[in-house]
Amino acid sequence: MPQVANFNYAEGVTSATFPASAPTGLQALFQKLPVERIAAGQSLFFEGDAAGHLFEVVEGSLRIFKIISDGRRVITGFLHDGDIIGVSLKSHYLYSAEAVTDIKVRRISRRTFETEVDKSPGLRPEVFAHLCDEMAAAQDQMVLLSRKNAEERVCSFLLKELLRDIDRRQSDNIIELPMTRLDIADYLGLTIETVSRTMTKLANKGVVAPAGRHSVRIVKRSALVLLAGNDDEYVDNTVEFASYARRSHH
Amino acid sequence: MPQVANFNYAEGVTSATFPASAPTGLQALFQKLPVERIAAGQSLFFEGDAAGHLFEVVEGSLRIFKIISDGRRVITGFLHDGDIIGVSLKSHYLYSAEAVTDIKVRRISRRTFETEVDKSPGLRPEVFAHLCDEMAAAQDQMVLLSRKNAEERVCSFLLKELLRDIDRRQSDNIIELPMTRLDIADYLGLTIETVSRTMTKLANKGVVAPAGRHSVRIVKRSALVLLAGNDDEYVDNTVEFASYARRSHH
DNA sequence: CGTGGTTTTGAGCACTCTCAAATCGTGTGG
DNA sequence: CCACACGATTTGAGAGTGCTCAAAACCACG
Repeated sequence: MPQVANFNYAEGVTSATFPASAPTGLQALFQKLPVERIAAGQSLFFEGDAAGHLFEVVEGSLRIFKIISDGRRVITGFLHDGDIIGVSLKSHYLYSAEAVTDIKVRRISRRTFETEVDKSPGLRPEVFAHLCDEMAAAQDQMVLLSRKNAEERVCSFLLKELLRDIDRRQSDNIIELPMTRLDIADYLGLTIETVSRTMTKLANKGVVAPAGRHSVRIVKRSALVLLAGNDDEYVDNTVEFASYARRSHH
Repeated sequence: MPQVANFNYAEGVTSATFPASAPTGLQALFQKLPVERIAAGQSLFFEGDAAGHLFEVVEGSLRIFKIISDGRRVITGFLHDGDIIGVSLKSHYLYSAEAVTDIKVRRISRRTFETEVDKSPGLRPEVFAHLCDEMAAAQDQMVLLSRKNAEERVCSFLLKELLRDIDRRQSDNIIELPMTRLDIADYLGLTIETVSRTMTKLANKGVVAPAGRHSVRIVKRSALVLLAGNDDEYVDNTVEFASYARRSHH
């Protein structure tokens, strides 16, 4: 069944997955706005702040996260170029946002955004689709956090990044991971040590190959798919790639 | 489960029996539609099905969930009377839905829903707000699953149910938990044994008191709040309710 | 009262975490 | 250009929380 749910991925509007190729109508709203530069480590906004703006990531990556008692951090997502931040907000930001790398963003005020969307009814379905995709991504993440072991989490993560690159037609099987191990750990609900050990294990198995500190080469994509344990389908070893191809082509 | 079925409300007069907050404009869309009864354990729809309908829960509780490989189940939410299912869907259901108790629901077709929303622009902000609230809930759940220990998870869950009752002005400090331990476990990312042990521990601490198999009396709400470890703020024991009111506030 | 399902309790184990140290990389200054 | 220094990552050893497997207790139902 999830193969159907995953058509959403294919449609490419997951918060984490905007095809760079086809800017959406939403992105057009930002087109004329000035680009701002923000240095790695700097914050765009904090959880609980009045949600004044939406942002479009023009270049670079950033993380969105929440902090709970005694400083535990939960990264609820990474955003990359082409992504839009802040659609699913009402009055206040639900999370903080920080630049992972030096980034460039454009910002639009919430008010402007709303009036623009009201003006062009064609945008409304797009806003709606965006919200649904965010929701689908959140649900997938809940599944990951709730029931997957360390290996499945890491594989799911790598696979997600890989598919993102494929959507953007940059699939040389090398994925860039600009974030630190700590970021990945806080995203996957693990510790840095466990992430590290799991990566090592995957490398030993020949599933991936180290390619510098911030990138990884995917050697056996099919193994990655299996290990990600994504869904229910009885996946014959020889077919699971087809299953993924189907997703990303639709 | 029969505690709900036994109430025997006259058909069609139901709206009077559901207090709580004023019915939203969204709920008004369902007002004239017939009530359907569904027995405990029956499915409303399955993950991956074409998303033909939205549902309003008139009475009873249900669970929404996803299944992954080797049968692991993740319950992503419980829904109770007054709740609406299916707003955040595009073409296909993201999850399956099953009745926990005997339930009554009303259904509206996706198409009708969309045209109605288009007709009454006043509804649009409501749909948007609904989506944002769903998103906020999903994020909270990610935090729970990612970084909370068993005790914090169970306390968070109890607290959530309690606050729901308070919102509906039924706060006698006894919360109904119509779902099974297995449901709770699959919602909290734990096993039934761990849920059970944690409940026992909370009872031993005097935080809660057993009150039949499907309900619990909250004895020390303030302790529950502390143990839920929800956020960063240092919450004074006397203020925690205010803190929660603020948070669930739209 | 039995019967079947659910929940609780118990004992042992495994996966991941914690704490600690070694190694690697990257940027800096001499 | 090299050496150094600091942070990030990896590796190691041991501990702990929650899981698994098993059995007892509980409860609703006939």
